Amino acid sequence: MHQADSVSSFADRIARTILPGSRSATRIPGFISPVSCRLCGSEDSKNSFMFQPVSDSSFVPGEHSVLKFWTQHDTFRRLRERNRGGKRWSFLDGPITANNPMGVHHAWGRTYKDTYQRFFAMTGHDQRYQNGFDCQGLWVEVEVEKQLGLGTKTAVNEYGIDNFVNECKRRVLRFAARQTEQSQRLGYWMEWDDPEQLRTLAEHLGTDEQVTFQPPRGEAVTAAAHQVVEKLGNPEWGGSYFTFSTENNETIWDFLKKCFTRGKIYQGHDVMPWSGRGGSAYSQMEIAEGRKLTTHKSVFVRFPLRDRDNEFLLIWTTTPWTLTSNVGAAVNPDLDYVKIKANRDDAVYYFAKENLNYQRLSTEFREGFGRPEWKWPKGLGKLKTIAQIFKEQGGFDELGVVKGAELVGLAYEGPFDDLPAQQSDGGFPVDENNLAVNGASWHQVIDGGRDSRGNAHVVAGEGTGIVHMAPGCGDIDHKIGVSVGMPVIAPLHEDGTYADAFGEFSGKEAILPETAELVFEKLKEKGLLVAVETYPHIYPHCWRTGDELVFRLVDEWFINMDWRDEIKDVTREIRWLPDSIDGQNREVEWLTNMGDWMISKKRFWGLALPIWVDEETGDFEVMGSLAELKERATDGGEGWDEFEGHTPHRPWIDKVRIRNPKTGNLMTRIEDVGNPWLDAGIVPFSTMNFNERYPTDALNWSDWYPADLVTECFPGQFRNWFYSLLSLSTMMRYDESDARTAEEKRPFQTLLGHRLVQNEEGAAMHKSDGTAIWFEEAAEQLGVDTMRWMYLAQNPAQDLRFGTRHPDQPETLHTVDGPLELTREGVPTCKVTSGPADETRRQILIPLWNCYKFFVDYAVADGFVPSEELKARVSGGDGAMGTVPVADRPEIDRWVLSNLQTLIQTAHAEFPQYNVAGFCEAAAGFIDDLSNWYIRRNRRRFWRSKDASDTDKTAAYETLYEVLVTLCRLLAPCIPFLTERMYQNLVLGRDVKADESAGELPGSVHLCTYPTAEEGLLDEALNHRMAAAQLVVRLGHKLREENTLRVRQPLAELQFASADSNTAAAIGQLSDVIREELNIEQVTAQDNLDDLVGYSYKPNLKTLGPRYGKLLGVLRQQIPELGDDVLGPLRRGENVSIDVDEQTVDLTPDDVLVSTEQAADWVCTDEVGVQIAISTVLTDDLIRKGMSRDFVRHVQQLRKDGGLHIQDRIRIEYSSDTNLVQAAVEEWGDYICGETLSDGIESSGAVPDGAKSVSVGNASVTIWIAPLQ
RNA sequence: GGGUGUGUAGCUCAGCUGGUUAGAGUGCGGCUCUGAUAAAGCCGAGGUCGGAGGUUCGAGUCCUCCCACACCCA
Repeated sequence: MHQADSVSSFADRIARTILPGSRSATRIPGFISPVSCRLCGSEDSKNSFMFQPVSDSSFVPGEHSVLKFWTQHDTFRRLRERNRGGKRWSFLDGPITANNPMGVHHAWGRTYKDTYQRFFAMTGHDQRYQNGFDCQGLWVEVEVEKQLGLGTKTAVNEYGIDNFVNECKRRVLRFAARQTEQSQRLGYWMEWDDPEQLRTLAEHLGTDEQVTFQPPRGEAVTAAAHQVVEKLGNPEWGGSYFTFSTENNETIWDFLKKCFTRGKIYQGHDVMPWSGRGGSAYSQMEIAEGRKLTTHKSVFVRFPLRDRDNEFLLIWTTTPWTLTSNVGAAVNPDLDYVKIKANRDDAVYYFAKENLNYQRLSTEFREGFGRPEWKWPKGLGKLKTIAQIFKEQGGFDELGVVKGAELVGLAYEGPFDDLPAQQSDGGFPVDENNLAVNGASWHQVIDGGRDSRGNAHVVAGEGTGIVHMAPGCGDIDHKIGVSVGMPVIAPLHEDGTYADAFGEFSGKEAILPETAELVFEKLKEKGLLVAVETYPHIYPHCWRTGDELVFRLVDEWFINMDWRDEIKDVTREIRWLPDSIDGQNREVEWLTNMGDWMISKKRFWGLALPIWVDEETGDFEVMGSLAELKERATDGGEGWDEFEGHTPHRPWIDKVRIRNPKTGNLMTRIEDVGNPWLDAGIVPFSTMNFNERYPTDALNWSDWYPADLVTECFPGQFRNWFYSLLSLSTMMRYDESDARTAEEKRPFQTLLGHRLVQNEEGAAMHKSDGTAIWFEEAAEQLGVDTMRWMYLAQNPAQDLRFGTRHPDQPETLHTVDGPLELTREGVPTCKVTSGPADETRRQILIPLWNCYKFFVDYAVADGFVPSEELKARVSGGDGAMGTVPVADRPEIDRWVLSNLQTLIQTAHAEFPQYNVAGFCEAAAGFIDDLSNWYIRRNRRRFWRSKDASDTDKTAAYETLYEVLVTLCRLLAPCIPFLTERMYQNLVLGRDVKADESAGELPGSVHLCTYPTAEEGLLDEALNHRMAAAQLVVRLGHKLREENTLRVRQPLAELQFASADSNTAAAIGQLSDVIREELNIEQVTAQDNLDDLVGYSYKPNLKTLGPRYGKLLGVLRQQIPELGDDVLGPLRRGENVSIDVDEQTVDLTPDDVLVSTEQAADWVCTDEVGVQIAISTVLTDDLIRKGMSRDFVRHVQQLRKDGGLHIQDRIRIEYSSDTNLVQAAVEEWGDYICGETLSDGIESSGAVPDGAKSVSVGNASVTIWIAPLQ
């Protein structure tokens, strides 16, 4: 080794620094002896500083320590105080449903939220840090019903709505507490309420006991629990906002009042999926849960055409009970309808031609219904075609074909026109606006029409192409029916039984099979039944009772959304990220196509819609605030006193009545509760003191509106939260003059969406089958920093394949509060594995930790102490760059510092663009360069013996120190735990468990400012030079590999050339690096490598194609054949003309691509304009030198295998009958001994048992070692 | 049924306005290097670029049709 003279061997160095008694006690500037310092107990801060020794990384226990550290040192509060009054950055949290514990799918978005908040905190921004909990709505009710064993609406009423609503509040508070704790474990810094206090409030709800509550800000309050709960999150108290708060509900009232004032609120009807037993309407979400494969008796029925003798429409339905309410029949006018005559009774039928021989459900018969468990029911045969049915009944003749259009307008007789409901003018129940018609008189064929996108509603296929329409029993039927003026016949009571006007059917339950049988019986009596069959299909069921759902006409309340264009304008003022999902267009498209907003829900727990109705006239009014309600209730109304002191929820609010100024009647609140998206959509106003019901010095709305950022999981939210935010804000900011711009109405400026978390195979994770990973399972097994990096580095436009839960492998979690085998909900905690997490740890966290450990290990051994100035500087304050001026540091130091500045610039470019993934990618690259290039290449600088004048060594320490601490600050928003541990030791010399004061330096990495790039340290040219050297090294390794020249074998020479003089110079300057990395004696620059290599040429199609077109085929073949004699001038920048196919082709240097081929004794390669050649000639000198390196390597392996400590000394013996080995040992013995901490090396014939035979060069050698005492 | 998007190596994904032998990471096989590292470096195998037509000197890329999947809407 050419360096052996200037650098003492590694082993010698270690022996001297670590072995007791071998350390020099001499004080050297910048290096102190920690031992002597401990002994003297110096008060001098300079002397008392020392790094704590670093052991293994122990990420998860380390995170626990950091959590305690933050609590103990009140770090978050200090951060907020430091930034108070600074420039603002406004984040608006989308409320998380406080109904279940958090899973890893929630943690993705929360990691973004925390990371961006931390970045903007480190850049000095004042923030609100308010988390939100979504509290009201069906899902809470559902879980509470399960918990209380209440299956039906009646059961809830019996239990008591007040008790039920209190139970809902309790559940929300408990899960808010739970999610708070989980979020804290994630490192999510928010102004949290104390979880135990939330639980205490939950326990006391529904009692009159006084509870004392200490909010995050301000004085403690003592009051009844529900009076505290309704004010949670208010501007004076701080803490998370809860959408059940009175402020939130009241601000929605404000919104609805504005809608009402603009005439946008109306009552309408909707046909909803309904559970008779449950007594309530079902949402789409619930229906999706309850879909099941079932069979129904479906029926073919004939409707006699009026004024035609013995002619019928053939219709088909799977819900016979709806035939009682038939009003119309729809056809597709463009479709062909066949006309057949049945031989049995000469009846003529019309139905879609295509259906005559249509094999209904033939695919499902073979393949099932789309899920593995949905196979064709056993014992059920294939369905018959309609032709088959008629053949079985005596045969038929085809009479011809008519267009659907010819059927439109034909009148027919309904199957149940004898029922009073059919004869009721205005339909049933009577619609005052439609008194001229009744069901029996209306029956006629209509055009089924098309949906909003132009598709026909009626198609041939499963049915008959003629659709029986019962606008009181079906969603589409209702829409179409209303549009053509059909009377509506709604047969069912809330409990799913027929109303009185249905004759024999009255009181019968619609879904019972007996009811269907009764229908068939009646049809048979009337001669209308054609056929009955068993028909399998997917049908919605009540997921609670398992009963089939029916469709039922219900009254609902709507917002007319005819102001959608205003919302679209606001949408266009917002930046939607990530770009690739085109969120703005998605939202605009949704806004274009959405219908009116149905805001009512027939439930118990939720926003009390502030609509009061005069039952007699149908007049209604909307109250815009509790104050307005109080005024009206106390001025002629009633019930205020009963209500006062309660939250504006059912049942309490229902007591309040107001008087209709027009009629003098008392008006009653509608029983419905509100759509929960209203709750979440109002928060830009309700949580920020928009109505100034709290002092503005606590929170001033206009300071924080609009938010700079919202970020949520986007699938679904374009029509949920994003939609409600935009709509509510647009309306809230509307004024009569409409003077505000769309920009002034936007609730947030940027939206960052991200996709879903999936399991490792890319499948959805479900709570029901145990594949959903609870947050703490992942946190305590994978580590939170690891998870955070996974989330942050992921492309938000793609699903994150997180990992896999193994429900069959219970796992004890070691949490900050001790071992855990069950979650708080009593679910066993299970093993979680994650390839991506392992990869993140292996590639990012462990290398980072080892860089840190490397530094500290040697700094401790060497007694290196950073100066106060340097510590102040790297922690973000004023201070000097260390004792060695940067200009005096070696090029590689300046290179790593320069790269660091580039990384800082990347951070400042990416964070404000909300592209943290871009920063993570750059940071990962930097960590790799730091570990595998900077530290690896510089190890020996840290090993060198102490020497006061060794500025090169001091430069190494100071450089690595600066890089590590700066890197901590850069990464702190992303991996707050690991960076805190590193920072505490590097800057403050303390363990996170220790309790020393931080002095004047920031006491936490999170109290540091975010680094800013220093132009003076940035050297683009140097970055370029190092990149060139790395390229040559890579090419060199490639040549060695391709030619089986192992790296331990030194080679004589590498020659390089580059057309670019800068690159050539760069490589020349870094030839030492290249020599060492490639183990090559000499690196020589050349103008060209023409003597060593041959050249081959290929046409550049990109430049020649446009010029020579069809000639390209010939050029492609001929140019390589011309060779260097003809084309050589191109390499020197000259032009060449050639004749091809009797055409002259002018070639410029750009028109060809040149590559190299190798000559004898040299191997060569090239890439991006750099050529290198390596001499392959091995002299005996080189071979002996290579052998010595092999020798060292084998001895080191023996030391390791023998379990020797680094400082143990040994003696080496070997046996070989090859003279070359003897010669090599003689020549390089000192080197071998120095490298292996050996006192001697001897040849011996007495080979001990088990001695290892190894290859040294081409020779076989047996080597054994003996430790010395 | 309609809309949008996706389809490239075993897996996850890049491939800009068309250009030569289609790349990266990971996994696999091999070699090298190794006393901070759980690493690192290099080489290799692995592709009918979903299918079929078309435009072009030239198509993963542009056009048409079809297929599969995902999401949204109905």
